[in-house]
Amino acid sequence: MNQVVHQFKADFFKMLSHPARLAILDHLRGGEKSVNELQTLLEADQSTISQQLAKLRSGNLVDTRKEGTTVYYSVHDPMIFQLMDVAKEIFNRHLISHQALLEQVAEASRLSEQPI
Amino acid sequence: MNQVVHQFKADFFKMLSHPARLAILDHLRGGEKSVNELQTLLEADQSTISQQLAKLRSGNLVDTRKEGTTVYYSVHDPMIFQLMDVAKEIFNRHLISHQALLEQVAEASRLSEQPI
DNA sequence: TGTGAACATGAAAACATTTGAATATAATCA
DNA sequence: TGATTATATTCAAATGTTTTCATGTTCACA
Repeated sequence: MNQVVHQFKADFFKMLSHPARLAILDHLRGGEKSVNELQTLLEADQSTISQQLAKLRSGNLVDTRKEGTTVYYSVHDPMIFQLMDVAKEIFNRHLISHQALLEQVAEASRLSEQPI
Repeated sequence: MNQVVHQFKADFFKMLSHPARLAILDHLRGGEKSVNELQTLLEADQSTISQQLAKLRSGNLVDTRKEGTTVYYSVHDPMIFQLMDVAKEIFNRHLISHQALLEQVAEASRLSEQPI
């Protein structure tokens, strides 16, 4: 396994190493979605989504279909979901301390509930 | 699937998004290896390997065992190999243009053959 | 043709990761 | 104890990524 191949693989995993990109892929499990729908689902602004989509495109993880002014995104290879599921499985088993995750989730909801 | 969970997952994939770390994990398929062995196998310098190992440790991807002054590393959960294999499969199918990969491999070997 | 809607791109600032050199620690052994 | 081997940590420079804001492009339709 040479260096160049490992670099390619690393780049592939890098595609999956951003929460917004993972969220997008998760939303595409149910089939294609427009940029607009993704924006709404992710509660992020247009430019941010569009740039993350550009990365997914450049990595060939997604396909696009244009209909009028609307662009629909879908995953190129559904096997990506299998990958995400294996990751989830590893994850659920023990990689992160569940404790740590639960604390962060709790922390996050505490923050979002707090008045300014 | 909330934001915090996606962040955790992204961090997990980030662990795999570096060629040296992938190479290390690949070498651990055959069982534990000492830092020294990994250094030799990867042809990288001590500090670099040690730092990448530190990352893998911090992500709980590897376990360590100390024997005298030697530290042996092994994967914490062999399911990580399953993940890497699924990635390889996706990879082999079509994600990157094989053409592009072949060209880079050719390029790399051309460079390394060239006299200075 | 002009306007608005949907999406993409560019550039700069903010932030994170990687690398390499130097230094630190820990165990062994003469 | 002092020297040596094996590994880890620290720090700063270089490099890469993300975010934000402004601007571009394309299409549809009045």
